Amino acid sequence: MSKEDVGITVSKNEDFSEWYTQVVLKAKLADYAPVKGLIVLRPDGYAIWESLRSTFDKKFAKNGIRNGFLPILIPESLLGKEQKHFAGFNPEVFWVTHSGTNEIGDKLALRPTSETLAYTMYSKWIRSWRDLPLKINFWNTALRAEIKATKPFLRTSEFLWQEGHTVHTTQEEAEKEVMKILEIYKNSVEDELAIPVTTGKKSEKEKFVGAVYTTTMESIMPDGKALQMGTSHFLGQNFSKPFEVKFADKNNVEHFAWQTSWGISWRLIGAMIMTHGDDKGLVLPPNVAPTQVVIVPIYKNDEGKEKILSKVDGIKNNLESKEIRVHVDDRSELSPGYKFNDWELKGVPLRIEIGPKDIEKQSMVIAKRYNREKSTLSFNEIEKISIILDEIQKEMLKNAKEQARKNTIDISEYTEFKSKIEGGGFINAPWCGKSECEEKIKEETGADIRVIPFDSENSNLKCVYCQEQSVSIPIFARGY
RNA sequence: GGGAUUGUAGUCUAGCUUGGUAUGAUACUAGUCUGGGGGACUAGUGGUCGCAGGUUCAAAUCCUGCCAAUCCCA
Repeated sequence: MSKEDVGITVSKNEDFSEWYTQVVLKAKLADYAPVKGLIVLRPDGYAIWESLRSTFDKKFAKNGIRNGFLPILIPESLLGKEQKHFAGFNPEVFWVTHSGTNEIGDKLALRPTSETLAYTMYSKWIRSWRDLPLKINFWNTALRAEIKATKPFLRTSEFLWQEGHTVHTTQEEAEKEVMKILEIYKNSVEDELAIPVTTGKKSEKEKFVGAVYTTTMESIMPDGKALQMGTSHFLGQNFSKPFEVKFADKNNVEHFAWQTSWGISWRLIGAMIMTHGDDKGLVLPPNVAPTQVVIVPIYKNDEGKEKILSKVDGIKNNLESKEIRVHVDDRSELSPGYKFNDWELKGVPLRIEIGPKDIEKQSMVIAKRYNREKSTLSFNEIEKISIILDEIQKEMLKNAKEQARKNTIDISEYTEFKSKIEGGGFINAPWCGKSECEEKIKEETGADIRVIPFDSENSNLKCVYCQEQSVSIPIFARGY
């Protein structure tokens, strides 16, 4: 194996798909499991998920949402209670048909999503308006058999996610909750993962099966394809009726409740890899990086080593006292150059190099991962590290926004639409609101309506497909 | 859903056409020297050739089925 083969061997620009797979595997985020479509998360990958999870948990808690846990098996009779919902998921459900050697009469689904199970429970728990709102979030996995080619984090047959399920007394309150969650999602993804998102509604065709409407956040990836980053659904009474989620109001009149459900998954990790990674490997935003700062000590002999390591130890303790996640790479068998490349592959946001020259000058070399810039920082400026990490976080979002902006264009003419879609990206194009046009466009170009952004109503233009009066300007794109 | 390609040690790989018990590199272990961008030398360790059948005196190699992965197109 040559020197070049140790790291990422293809360029992000030239072979995006292969590049992505290599980054996931070589940065040791995940590996393939022995069953088609399943992956194993390794500690560096899981740590990112844990970081996201803790961010969301804090924000959910502030919004009065608590965590619960649901079982993985759902009887077919339950799953089938809401017909449209069932029809939408049935093709990709894994079924448990046996317990030991005995056949199970009412076969059991490995949950593709838990609305039916959660609401069966909710109907038992809710009696009065005093029981509402009921807001529970569940961190678990969902299973959906993927027939299409799978890709780590982006399309797998089992994925980590959270699904939140809330119940309200009024439509207004439920709809407000839908928006509140979407806002939490957007802020978290932008602040933590440094990925800009566009929020809005899904079209009728693309909405969650069983929902009244679906709100979504969408991002554009560097290869020009769109990725759905999270959804928040207004379920109306579509589930409360078949599942009899009812409450008695203050006048003791019984009503069906109003519900929402919402989720994000480890797809967000995939989005982060694609958005920020480069030809050297992964690039992690400081806020979610399991290791934010790696220190590489450099020394020539044992007595130099003692001196350097004691200095390094002091710096490490200093940074740790400021809640910075630091790792000292004291592996003696590897050269500094090897370590530099290794940590760049793993995406650690900031590297500190400390060697004899630095001790002499009372300073250290710091190298930023996202732009690979090196500079020096004197020992007495150590408190600046937190500021630098914050700046990196902000710069990464800024760069990602710029990248997204470059990948977005306005088009009103169909011929141009068809030619531009080949290059990928978000296309803002006026639309009449009819599903036929949406379907035709999908058929002819492969692009669908990713999101109808909030405030994109517009009746002054002509539908890009049928030339009738427009109702909005949705974002069209080919998606993952 | 359609097409193309692939599976040999942790990783990459030679061998397959023409069957005879697997090549090299890297990684790993030990030691010495080294150390500011993927170090050097020496000596070692590591293999159900993806899985299951079949053909054969003999299968990594030929045949059948299965499993898994990658890429491209819808």
